Amino acid sequence: MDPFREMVKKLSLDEIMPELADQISVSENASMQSNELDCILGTHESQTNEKNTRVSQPSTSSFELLTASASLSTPSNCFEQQKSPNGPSSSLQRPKKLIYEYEEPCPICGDKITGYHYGILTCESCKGFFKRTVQNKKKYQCIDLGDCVINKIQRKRCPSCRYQKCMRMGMKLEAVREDRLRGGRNKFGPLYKHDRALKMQNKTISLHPSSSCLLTPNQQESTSQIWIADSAKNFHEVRHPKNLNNKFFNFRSFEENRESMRHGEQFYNRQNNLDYPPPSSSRILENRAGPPSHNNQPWSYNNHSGSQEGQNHPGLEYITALSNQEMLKTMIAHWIPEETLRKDAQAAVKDIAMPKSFKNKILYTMVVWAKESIFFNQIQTEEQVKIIKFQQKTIFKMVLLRRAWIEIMILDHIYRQIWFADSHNLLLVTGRVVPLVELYNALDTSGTKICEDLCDIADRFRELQIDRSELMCLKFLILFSSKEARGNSKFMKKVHERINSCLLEYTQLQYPDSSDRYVQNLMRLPGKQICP
DNA sequence: ATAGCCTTGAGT
DNA sequence: ACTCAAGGCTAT
Ligand SMILES: [Zn+2]
Ligand SMILES: [Zn+2]
Repeated sequence: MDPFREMVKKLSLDEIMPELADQISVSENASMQSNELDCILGTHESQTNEKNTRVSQPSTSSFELLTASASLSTPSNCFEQQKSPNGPSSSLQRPKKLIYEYEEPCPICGDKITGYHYGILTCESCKGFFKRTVQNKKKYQCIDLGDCVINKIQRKRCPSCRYQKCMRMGMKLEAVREDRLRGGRNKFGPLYKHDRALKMQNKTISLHPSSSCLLTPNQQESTSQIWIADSAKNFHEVRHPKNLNNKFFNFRSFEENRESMRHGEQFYNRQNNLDYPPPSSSRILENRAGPPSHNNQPWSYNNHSGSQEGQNHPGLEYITALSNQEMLKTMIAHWIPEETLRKDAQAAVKDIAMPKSFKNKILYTMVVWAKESIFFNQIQTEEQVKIIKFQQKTIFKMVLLRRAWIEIMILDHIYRQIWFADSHNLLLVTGRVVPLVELYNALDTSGTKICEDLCDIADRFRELQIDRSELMCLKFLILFSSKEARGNSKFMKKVHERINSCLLEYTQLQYPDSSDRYVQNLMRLPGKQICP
């Protein structure tokens, strides 16, 4: 039984599975409820939090923490006083009235806000841009990946991405008048008033240090964007005046790309023991051999969540983490090409029952990771977000993940062994540390063989001491290296290019002494599928 | 095509 | 009468 199929079944998505399983290319005739799909791979971030609980996930807080801290780092300057309303009457009476102009930057481009325009506070240029676009029904096409940086300097460069950002930030099409009537008020008047009141309240509250700051809806939506844009601005303009990646990335810096790819990493790593455990963990494993303690990086590992049911048998647990026929086949075909597939190995693993809850958990976290990843959200994201297109896109995502999850899991396994285990012990995805000897005793010969093979693979990476950023890049490379992904036009090629450049630049920056580290990384990946 | 400035006019 | 967001105009 295919775990992926079970996963989907559990989420009551059976009706789409026939297409999912058979579809080599992106499905052409999709007809199902898109809201169901949303709960796994939806593009609407807002829905994930509530629906995730269906798969019994205790903590979804990492993203919230991210956005929360990001919002605190937004520029909170006070009382800048400039710009008098240019009436002839406002000469010098009423210094009180002009105290606060809009202090925040335009959420689209960062320019100075001139008031509410089409639903939100924007600058004058974005107002005009939105008006022109909607009035003239313009259709843009991004020449890159659809995630161009929009700021004051480059907002002219990609109208497509600018318009998308306008919509993302909440500009309203209905506020552009069909009849071009001038003046007067529209139905958004009350909204503006309410928002203004909210902002005012915030301001007065934030003057008192004790009280917490409420965010207006507009700010909440935009925090992550601002956060990304801010870091990008700093890195790009201060550290990378002439960035190598310009021609690939449309003036995205490496750091920015990496930050983009990191979406979803926190949750995923934590759930799969690729990261330090949550602070709430009470279960600490004492008897494990000392992990490589990196003072500069928070990777020290402590065991947690070993309380899953039905996992007291080390062999079973090991197989749980790495088992089923498909995985075996993939592993042997891609990672150990010189080996021939052993039928008895397949059979041995096949008969072992897997604790379903645990298997689902792995898949679930991986789905979340993929869903949050930046590239997935850009697949075929063009102007017309037709429902059919959306469904195709969603199916395509799942096809990609279906092809790649086994290898990604193997890579994660390898990473765990490198950093959190030694040559005599294995760290399983459950967080349990098992001595190899014990494992070999619990497994039959074929299982032992598999285990040994995996250890050999891990050793290849161990020499490199591959770090977490590299791991992330490699996982993305695998994810987008399947036959299906490669076949999907130049877009996928660009994604591939971007990931490669990201890895290259990272290795050069982080390991300037080993000039071929980039190649060393790629060489350790399985098969010819990765390299172009 | 862009963006700064100008003109309108319903709601208050 | 005043406000201020909507559309219009026009140099770049
Ligand atoms: Zn703007
Ligand atoms: Zn673009």
